[in-house]
Amino acid sequence: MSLNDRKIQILQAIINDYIETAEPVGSRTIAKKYNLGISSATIRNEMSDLEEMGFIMQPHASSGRIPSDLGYRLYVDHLMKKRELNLEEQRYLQSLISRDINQIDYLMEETAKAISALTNYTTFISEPVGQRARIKQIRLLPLDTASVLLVIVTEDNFMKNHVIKLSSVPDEDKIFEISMYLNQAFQGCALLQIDQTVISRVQHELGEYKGLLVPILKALQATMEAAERVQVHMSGAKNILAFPEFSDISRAKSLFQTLEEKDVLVTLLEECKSNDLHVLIGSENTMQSMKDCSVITATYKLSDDTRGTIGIVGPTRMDYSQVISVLNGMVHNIEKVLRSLSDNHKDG
Amino acid sequence: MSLNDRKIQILQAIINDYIETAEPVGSRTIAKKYNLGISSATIRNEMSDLEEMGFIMQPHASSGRIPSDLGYRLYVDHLMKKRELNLEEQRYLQSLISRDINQIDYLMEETAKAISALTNYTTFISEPVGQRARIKQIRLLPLDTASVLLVIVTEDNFMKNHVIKLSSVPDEDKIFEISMYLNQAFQGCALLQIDQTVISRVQHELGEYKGLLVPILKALQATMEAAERVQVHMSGAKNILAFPEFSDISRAKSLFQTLEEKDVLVTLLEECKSNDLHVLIGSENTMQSMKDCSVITATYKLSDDTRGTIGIVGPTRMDYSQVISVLNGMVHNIEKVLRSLSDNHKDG
DNA sequence: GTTAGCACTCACTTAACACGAGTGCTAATT
DNA sequence: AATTAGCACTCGTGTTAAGTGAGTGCTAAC
Repeated sequence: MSLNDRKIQILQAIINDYIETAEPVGSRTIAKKYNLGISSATIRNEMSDLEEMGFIMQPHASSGRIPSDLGYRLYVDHLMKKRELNLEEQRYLQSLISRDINQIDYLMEETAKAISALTNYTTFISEPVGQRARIKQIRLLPLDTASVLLVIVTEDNFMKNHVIKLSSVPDEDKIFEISMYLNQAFQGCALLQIDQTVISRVQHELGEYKGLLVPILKALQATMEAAERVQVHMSGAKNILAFPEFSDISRAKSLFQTLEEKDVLVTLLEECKSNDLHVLIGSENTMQSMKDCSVITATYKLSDDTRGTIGIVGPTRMDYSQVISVLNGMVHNIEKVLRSLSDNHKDG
Repeated sequence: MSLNDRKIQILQAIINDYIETAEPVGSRTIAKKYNLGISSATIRNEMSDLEEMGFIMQPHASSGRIPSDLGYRLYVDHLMKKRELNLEEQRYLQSLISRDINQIDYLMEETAKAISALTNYTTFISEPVGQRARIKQIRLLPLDTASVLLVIVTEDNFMKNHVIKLSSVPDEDKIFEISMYLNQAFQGCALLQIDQTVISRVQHELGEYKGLLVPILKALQATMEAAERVQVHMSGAKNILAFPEFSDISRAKSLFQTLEEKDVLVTLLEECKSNDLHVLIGSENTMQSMKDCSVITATYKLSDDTRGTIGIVGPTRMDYSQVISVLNGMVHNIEKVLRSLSDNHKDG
């Protein structure tokens, strides 16, 4: 029994129909709707074979067939036609580029919104982060009579400010001097590298202003942690409720629960970060509550090192073709916006 | 027909029972469960009166009664006992304080999470923002050979960094000079005040480095906008699905839709900002999709001017008493954490 | 190898019916 | 005059039974 051309045509018909209608597909439907030039009885025989091979299944005896995860996998890997974006979709993407978005979190929000609006699936997206958070510059500025401003810039241009309150603020020259010293001491350091040796050296050199050291180290730590903490934005969670496969509230609820936990999303996105495009179908998901969902992720790159991921979650009966084309378009898009952003100014 | 003591007792019983069970409450239930010393028949008579007065209603003839919005209003304003936090709740709040949270957005996330976990309602919270975004300080720092760093601090200590790329970077002294000049020119300005007069003056004075001016103005604008854009965090949306009043998927969906739009939430929270505590019951909500929800908001203050709001959404059959006590506790809590945060350092 | 025909399965719908919680009214009781 | 017991009535809910239809698998004919 081999997966001949006709079987593939039938499988394709089943998948297309099921993606569209969410109803099990019967042999007669295929015979009528898709002109394969064979009768429903023949189709029935082929379907029986396809079931035996594991590509389709029956939700219950005497019902039509639905694709199995394996069926979808075959579809995604070999059968699916790559779709081009249609006009409306292109317009949508365009409108996002042309708008003057100058903050990363805002860009992320809007991107997620656009994708979920376009696909009707739930979308999440992680902000671009670099792998190594190293300190590029440290600056100390006098702010007012009781506080100085500490500015930390990491190598991937992630920035952070901290106001440090002091009982007495040194004069400007002195601050400049300390600033220079700090810069030299910490430049190129990753957080892990700031060990006791460095600290005690700084402690010694900065003995005169040791009131400064504690808040500075604290600020440094907070900055490095923040630089490494991945921000995730989600949009279109409501779409889940529109799919008949989640008309069972308890299912919908458990999926929601999972999607609401940022850690889970971060882990999921991080795992897929190495691939440009990643499709996880149904049981391929490790998360229990996502066993009947599919997840498609695409990674965008700002540089080799700095990247983020967009993910889409929907029922396994998902319009893979559309989603992938939208994701590809959006990755292109977001890379463009981010590049223009980082040319002008970069925000922490 | 007056709202005598007995009627109030009965109303209270109905509300308590309905909050707990979500089932219409009948006269026999009250007679059995609450020892009011009167028979079910008497209760029936009183209930008939209460219905005429508009405090309760029947979902359909020959069913028990449920509280009307008016009934809840009376309950919230006059009948409800202020509850104290129980041990578990106090422990929860404590654990939040004691952890070392040093970033506002993280604090917000965690706060929202804690409240939704504690109450089982959907929670959202807006970050603290000052009313007036005025510029306190502007600084320009040399960053590397092709870029300078612009630091803007607003009066409520909101900060923003911007990298400005230049074809040629002036020497340090010159940058310092420009920095000082900018500081003087823009200090105390609100965005609206930066009109053509100021710009042309700066344009004139900075003629030599006019390549700087455009990005600076752009950065200024972005900063002021960001300072005024309110960030909202939400948690526990999944809880909505647990309430029988939203077992109708389409209802749940339309509520989700509303809650997902940050603008709506921001508007809602902003409207309640002047009150310490605000309760909107059912039809008192302007938003159509929230007509059978109640919203309770509490405002926390960092200073007179800088405040944010926590909001809880649930069915009108909400445990008002619990929610209000949790909110009060949390406001206290968050104010404490924020104050300690702003003493050490403040993040944009 | 393909197809027509047919018996069979099974989810889904509808109607009928009984059940029970709850009400409103009336008459008896306190 | 207020309260309560009693009773008829309403109406949502749950159950059962029958009917419907989409779909299958098998067999025999083409």
